[in-house]
Amino acid sequence: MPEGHTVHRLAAIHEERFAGRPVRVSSPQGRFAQEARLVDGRVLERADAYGKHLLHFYDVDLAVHVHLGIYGVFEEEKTPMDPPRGQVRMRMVGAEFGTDLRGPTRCEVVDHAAVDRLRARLGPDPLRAEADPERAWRRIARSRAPIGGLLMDQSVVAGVGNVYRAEVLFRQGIDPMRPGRSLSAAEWDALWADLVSLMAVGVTAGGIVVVRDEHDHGDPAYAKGKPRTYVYRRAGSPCRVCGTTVLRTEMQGRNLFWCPHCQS
DNA sequence: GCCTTATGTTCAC
DNA sequence: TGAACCTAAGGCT
Repeated sequence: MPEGHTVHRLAAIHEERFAGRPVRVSSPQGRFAQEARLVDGRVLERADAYGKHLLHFYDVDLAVHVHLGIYGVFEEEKTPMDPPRGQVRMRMVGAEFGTDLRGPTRCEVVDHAAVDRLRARLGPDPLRAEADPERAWRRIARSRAPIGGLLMDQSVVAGVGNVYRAEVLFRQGIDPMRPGRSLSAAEWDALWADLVSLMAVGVTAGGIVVVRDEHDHGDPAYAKGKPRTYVYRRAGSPCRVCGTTVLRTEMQGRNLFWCPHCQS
């Protein structure tokens, strides 16, 4: 379930469980075996996340860079760990905990210069304290591209994926097709502030939760507190706020969901 | 069991 | 624009 919140959550867990002590790093599957040797047995100094990119910094000029892509998943486990099941790209084992990485789009050892280059091509990340939303606004304010596409562009905003894209635009009542430059500064400020709070909830909750209480219309399923969305993957169903049928289209190869009444 | 889908990115054409 | 990557879950039979 990898949007930015997932990766930031992982970084926090890995930092807490592994930082400050040596870890064993291996590749049961083999595809990461050569690179794993470069950091195996070294001290993991810290773990951090930039957008959807996870970094494990070691006590040398090296870091493990992981991008989960659409399938990737970490499985956290107490030691002693069970034998690897299936295709485990990277196994990292510390004193009390270990973790298995499966199906990432990227898992590589890089130096700090490469980390700097990575950061340089990412827009502000709503989950990072030092993020500067003005940097994203400068891109958006002069772009003819639809805001629905701009939000998914990691060089504009880092960490937003298909769910947060759809949900934040719904919550802000913004038509995904509107050109970036048609947004007002006030609309952008509100959108950014909403991303910051929504994604922070995602990190603590361990999942995407965006439905606001004032839109609870007494649906028992909602009362149970199940994680749910307003429009994502709800095409053909009535909008939770106005009842209009939620629509779906494709934008840049990804499914886009929106309510034509609330977002016009 | 088989088929579809997926919260993502990169590369080839 | 489309394929490839590569894994898991859910719906269907």
